[in-house]
Amino acid sequence: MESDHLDPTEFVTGAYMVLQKRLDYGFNGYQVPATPRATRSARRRGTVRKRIEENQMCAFDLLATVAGKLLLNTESSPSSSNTSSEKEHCTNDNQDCQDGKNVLKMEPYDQGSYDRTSLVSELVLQGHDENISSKESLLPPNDDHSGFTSTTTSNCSERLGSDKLVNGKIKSEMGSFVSKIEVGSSGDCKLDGEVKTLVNDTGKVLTGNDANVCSSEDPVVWDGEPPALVSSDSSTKVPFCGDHIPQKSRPASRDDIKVVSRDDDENSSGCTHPNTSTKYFKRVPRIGDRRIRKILASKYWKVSPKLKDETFSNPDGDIKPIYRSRKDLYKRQRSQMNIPFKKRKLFNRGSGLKSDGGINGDGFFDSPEDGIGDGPGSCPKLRGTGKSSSIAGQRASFQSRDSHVKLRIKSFRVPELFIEIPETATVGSLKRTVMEAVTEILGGGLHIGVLLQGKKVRDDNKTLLQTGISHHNQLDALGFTLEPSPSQNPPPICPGDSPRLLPGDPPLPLARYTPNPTGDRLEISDVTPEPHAASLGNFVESDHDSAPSPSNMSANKSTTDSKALVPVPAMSVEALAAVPMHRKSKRSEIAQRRIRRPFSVTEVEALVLAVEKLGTGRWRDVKLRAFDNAKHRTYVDLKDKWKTLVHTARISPQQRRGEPVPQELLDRVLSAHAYWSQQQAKQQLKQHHQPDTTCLLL
DNA sequence: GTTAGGG
DNA sequence: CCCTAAC
Repeated sequence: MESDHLDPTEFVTGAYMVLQKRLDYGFNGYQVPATPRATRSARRRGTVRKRIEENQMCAFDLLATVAGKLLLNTESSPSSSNTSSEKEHCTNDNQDCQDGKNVLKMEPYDQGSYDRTSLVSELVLQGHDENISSKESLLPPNDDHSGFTSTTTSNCSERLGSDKLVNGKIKSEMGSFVSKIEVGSSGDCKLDGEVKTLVNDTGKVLTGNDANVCSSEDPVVWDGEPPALVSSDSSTKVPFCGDHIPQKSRPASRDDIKVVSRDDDENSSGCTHPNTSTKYFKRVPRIGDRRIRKILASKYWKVSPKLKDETFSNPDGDIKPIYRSRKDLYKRQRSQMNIPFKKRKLFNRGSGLKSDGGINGDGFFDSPEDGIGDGPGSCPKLRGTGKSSSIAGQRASFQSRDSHVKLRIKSFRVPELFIEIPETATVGSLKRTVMEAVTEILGGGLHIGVLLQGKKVRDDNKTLLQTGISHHNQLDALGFTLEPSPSQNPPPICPGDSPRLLPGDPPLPLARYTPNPTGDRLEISDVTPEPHAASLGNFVESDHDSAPSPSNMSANKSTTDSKALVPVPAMSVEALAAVPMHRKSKRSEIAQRRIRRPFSVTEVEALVLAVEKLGTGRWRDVKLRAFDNAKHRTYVDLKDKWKTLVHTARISPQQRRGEPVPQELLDRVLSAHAYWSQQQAKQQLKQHHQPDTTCLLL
């Protein structure tokens, strides 16, 4: 099942960026491919750099760049799975290493063989806001850190300092992310983040206008955290709010394109606007981040398989694990990522908090598409390039040859999101549910769609110039969208809920989150199990379909956008055809872990009472007697609770956690336990002796 | 389907 | 709480 995800043959090439999503609880075990690691490392530094030929950048490249950017933003920390080799690397390093189990190894980018699939080849430490950065910079600003600037292998030490950042960044980002999502019946969800893409030939630095960036338009949404900046500039500092990472300078090379992602730490919010919902965000992000981490790892793996090989001298070391038996993987996962694992599961349960009785969650939030206010990339802003004065904004007079296009992606539109949750669920659970849904979408395979003048740009092979995306053009018309991968994430169909689905429509990017009434399952159904080819065919045919739901249409602007979306470029199609992806998600089959519901004192009392009466071997009876109405308490739960109660009663009060249970009850527990244990022993003795005696007698 | 016990 | 063996 999940092992499918590990299939090495599942390469995604070209713009067909598949963000592998790890939905399967219980099996998070994607091995982190070498490439992913490198990528992650890069992310940590906050900058990713890619070398490409100027003006030769084709739509595909652009897509790849953007996709990479997106990933950077979402990724929070290193994936949990690591290979032994990595560990060795980190041995000396304490937390950093642990935290980022996987250390990235950066290899010099091979110019000669530029591989599109190699989304991220080099990492560059991102510049930060001088004002802010100074306080927390771990490294001397501008100092050339081999780790940061060079493409050499990074080790744990390099990451010192960046880890923190990463975490912080993620948190805030995730928070923003969540807040931004709109839940509507047919709407699209927009992932608002600003992605600045600067492609410029000068090789100069593009400053992400820090202050601007931080306080950028959507303070609330992003917390002043624009995701990324792509610039050709190599050594410039990009000031960012809350950026702790010291900037790295490196030799500027005009051919390089950098993707700089801003890292903000939790405090960064202060930089921009007070975040009222900080509290919430802080919590969620943690989980989300871990999940994403994994997801990203797999994504990268898919994206740049080649890179992987090149990067690692001993691919086997890293790769082998991938072929391990599922069992092994599973175990590894469990042991290594125990906590995250659990958390993930918990989170997936959309409605953890439904009232006891209210199991039927009839009410659900239908996610209406939200009209997306501003089209993605609607406002490409050009940051003055500090150094590259030559390029004065978009209007640079340069000819296409050396011209770079500077893009600023303010937001991505996220495919339709469906959420169903019981009315009794708490707002918190709703948030988590939405978060999960979004995460699923993001992780489940995305395509970046490019819209120009409301039209989707299909040909990935065309250069930007040919396409009309040039620095002197109106970049306002340029938009990006996140699109689910047709084959991979077949949109679940919600019976009746999604009127918008028209027959013949291609699979909508619809993810439906339905915390089951039974409450324990979150399910994203795959409607289209068909082979890739089929999906693609379908997909290709309907350009507009992948477009967000009709409801979107209502929104003037969005309408065009949606229609224009082109999920999978022709090229991608070919690639896919060549290398079909085998992954069929089976997540629907996977049950979610039930939410934890601590026993209340009242419940404990009831349990004790029942056990006192019935004994410890009749849990079903106990259940019927004392917890018949508590649907969520199974007899196994009661048995387990009794077990823990006994344990609790035996340990010192200081060691007890959770809601304190009255000592009186605990005493009763012990006595009852002792009593029934004795009874049980007697019974056994009887049984043992009786047969003997009977035998003997006979 | 229940129990019991390890995880 | 989950998972499984054993019944």
